[in-house]
Amino acid sequence: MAHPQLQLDHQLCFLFHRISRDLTAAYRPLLADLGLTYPQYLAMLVLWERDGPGVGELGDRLCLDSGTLSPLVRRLEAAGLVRRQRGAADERRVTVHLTEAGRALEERAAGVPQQLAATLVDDLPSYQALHAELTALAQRLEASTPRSA
Amino acid sequence: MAHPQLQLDHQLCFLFHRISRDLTAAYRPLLADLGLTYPQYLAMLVLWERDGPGVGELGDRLCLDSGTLSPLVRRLEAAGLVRRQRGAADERRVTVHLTEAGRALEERAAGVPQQLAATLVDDLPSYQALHAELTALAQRLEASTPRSA
DNA sequence: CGCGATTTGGTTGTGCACAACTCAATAGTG
DNA sequence: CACTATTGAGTTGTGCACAACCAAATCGCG
Repeated sequence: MAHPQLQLDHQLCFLFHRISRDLTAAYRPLLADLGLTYPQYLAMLVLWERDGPGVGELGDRLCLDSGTLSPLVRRLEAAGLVRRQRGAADERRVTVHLTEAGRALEERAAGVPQQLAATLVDDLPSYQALHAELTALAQRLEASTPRSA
Repeated sequence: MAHPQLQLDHQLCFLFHRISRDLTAAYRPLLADLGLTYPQYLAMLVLWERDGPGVGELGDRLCLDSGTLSPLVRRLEAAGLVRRQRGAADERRVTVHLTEAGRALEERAAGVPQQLAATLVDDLPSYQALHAELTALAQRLEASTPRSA
């Protein structure tokens, strides 16, 4: 092996890439029942926390730029879960509001995290430890690769 | 909060999603110098380890199905890094071989992992611990969500 | 007030991921 | 040997991610 450091198995980054895809795949059947994709589910989580953010705030929360978010919100609107509203004072701003159907979906989504938790880790302490480790890593990454958006 | 378990900050999965994207973003400028995207880089890593696999073996290694891999390999071929070869014995099989340019690229890619390692973790032990943890998690996930491919 | 700079959301184009499907080649079975 | 099932790669369609760019609205300075 000319360059052992290039071995795929040793690449931490590939692990993240793969786990991220596996997790999305694990969510897929659960979210399909709700008519959502995984990124759409993340957006709904933000709205269930606090309704009516601007597209920009939503993007900050999800770390997504308008190029990704605009069509995603459009699809949520087409699904009847969300309503777009032009700002009155500042007409550049667009706020995103839950419809009744969007609000109602929260009840049906409530069980989703638990259904996945079992797959992830065996016990709560290791879950929390892994979570803390990843949060620290995400912050370090965030600092080194500033997201424009 | 009606359903505290739905809070975005508590979602381990969102962390993976985000870190995976941040990592890809961290690679992007380095790989742009080589004319590669991150998934293309992963494919090249496999080829540098062992040249001439079938499309299926490449997919097993990267956990990608033919729907993703076929166009990716086509782009690598268009970039002159790779050559496709129909199997002689079994004409269904297509093997992927490095060209001279593809082999030469390994030298230029040799420095990439180190350039990123500093961003990821501060010291080798924590790198290895995180790697072991993620490998275990990936295996648990792999077992629970069998990849068709 | 007038006008250039910034902000906000959107569009376009490229590439990845995946489901569903097609089609040819091969393997297996009666 | 004929015929069906399976395998292997590829195609199509949808959606996400991101870079580059755009237009309109607002801001701010002279």
